[in-house]
Amino acid sequence: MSTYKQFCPMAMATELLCQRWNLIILRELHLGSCNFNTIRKGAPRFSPALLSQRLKQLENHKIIFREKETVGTKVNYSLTTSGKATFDIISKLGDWGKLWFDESVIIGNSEPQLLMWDLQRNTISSKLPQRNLIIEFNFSQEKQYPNWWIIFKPPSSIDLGHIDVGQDADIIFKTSVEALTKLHMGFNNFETLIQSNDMEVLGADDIITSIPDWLGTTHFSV
Amino acid sequence: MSTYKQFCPMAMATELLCQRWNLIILRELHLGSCNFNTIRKGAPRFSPALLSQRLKQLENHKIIFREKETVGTKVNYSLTTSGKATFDIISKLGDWGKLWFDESVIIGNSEPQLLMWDLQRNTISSKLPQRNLIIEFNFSQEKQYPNWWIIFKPPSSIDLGHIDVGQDADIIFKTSVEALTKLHMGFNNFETLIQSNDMEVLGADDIITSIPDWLGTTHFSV
DNA sequence: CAGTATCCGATGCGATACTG
DNA sequence: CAGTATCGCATCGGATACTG
Repeated sequence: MSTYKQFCPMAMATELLCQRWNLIILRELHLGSCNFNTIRKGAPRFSPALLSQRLKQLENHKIIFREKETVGTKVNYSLTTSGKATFDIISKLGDWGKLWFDESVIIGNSEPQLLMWDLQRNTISSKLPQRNLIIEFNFSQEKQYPNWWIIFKPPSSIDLGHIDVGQDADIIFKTSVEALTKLHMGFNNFETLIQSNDMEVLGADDIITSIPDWLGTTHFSV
Repeated sequence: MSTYKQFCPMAMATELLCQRWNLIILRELHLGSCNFNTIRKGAPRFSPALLSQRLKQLENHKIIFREKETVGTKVNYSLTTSGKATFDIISKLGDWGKLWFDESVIIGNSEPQLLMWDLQRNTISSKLPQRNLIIEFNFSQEKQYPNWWIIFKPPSSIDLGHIDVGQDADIIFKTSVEALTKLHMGFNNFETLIQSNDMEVLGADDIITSIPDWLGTTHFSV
């Protein structure tokens, strides 16, 4: 951890918080992740060795709190008061990024895995029709994993997968990663994408009409 | 420049803005520096090669603007609109640092060179007695440069040096780097430091009594 | 689930000297 | 003042495999 050797509190905060990956960890905790592999879901390129090291560092600085659950081997990470206070910083960074990067550059960074993970965790289960649902996404242009499924079981179980479970979907989105990302990020709305043929949706009426309600967008502009 | 490969605007902003030294450059520009070697004064450990590279990067991203003055070889750096918008981020980082780092840790990072540079640029010339002034600082515990001078020439010329100009000072601060830093950062006030014998001041009355007016503290909590 | 263990390559970075 | 030019070390970091 190289240091600026400056007494400026901003410089000191930067050394710690802005070290590579640290803000990503904090973002994940702010978004509700609380254990090791969940954090990795939101940061797939984050190697476990390095994540482990960074978590220790943040714990040592009392920015996060590590807690073993009394039963089993599970570990729970949470934000301390100073950790929660990083929200303002992260939020301002997100605002700046959303304002000053070209939409095309942001969209260009999208990929199915992260998009689907983010869609899944932003799905508003209370707004879905309250029955078992299979929500399918077809990205015909994708080679590795063109098909994804979000599995909903009331009241709030939501799972994500890219392996066919062999059941018919209740709703199918036929679209591109780019178009779905635009919807998710709030750059385009649902109607626009349908009308421009960037998205096609098939399925039961009640779930289709409620799409804008349950398909969560990132309010949190990180 | 390694990337997170995430479409999250916060992650993208972080890659660029939070890369080592970039926020320091932006801080300096926010504080009024506008050329190469002035920036280095506020970041003495920043190698010129690396500074040059970073300036180019920030210029390429249109966060700063580089301009050759029409006469001579001087170059002027300024913040663009998006650059100015980084103020919120830097400010939040500074707030966080000032709130969550122990005062002792912040003070422990202080050193004469940066402290004096920051004092000099925060000196409020309009509040000084309007005559030529030599303001001397003695840090008896410092080995390399125990004595510093701020030279004021009305109305607004303020220079800093650590080489004796051979003239008597109008005011002399006998103190430690730590104590002066505490005053500068607003952790302690002038009266307290005098009473605890952490600071002694000799000189003309008018300049002494107006110390709290002209000895600038860092309002800007970076 | 929650991490460790390795391993090696890239390059970031600091220090210093030098130029126009 | 405004940068270039070197240069080699250190370490950061990514990928992958493996364990309790």
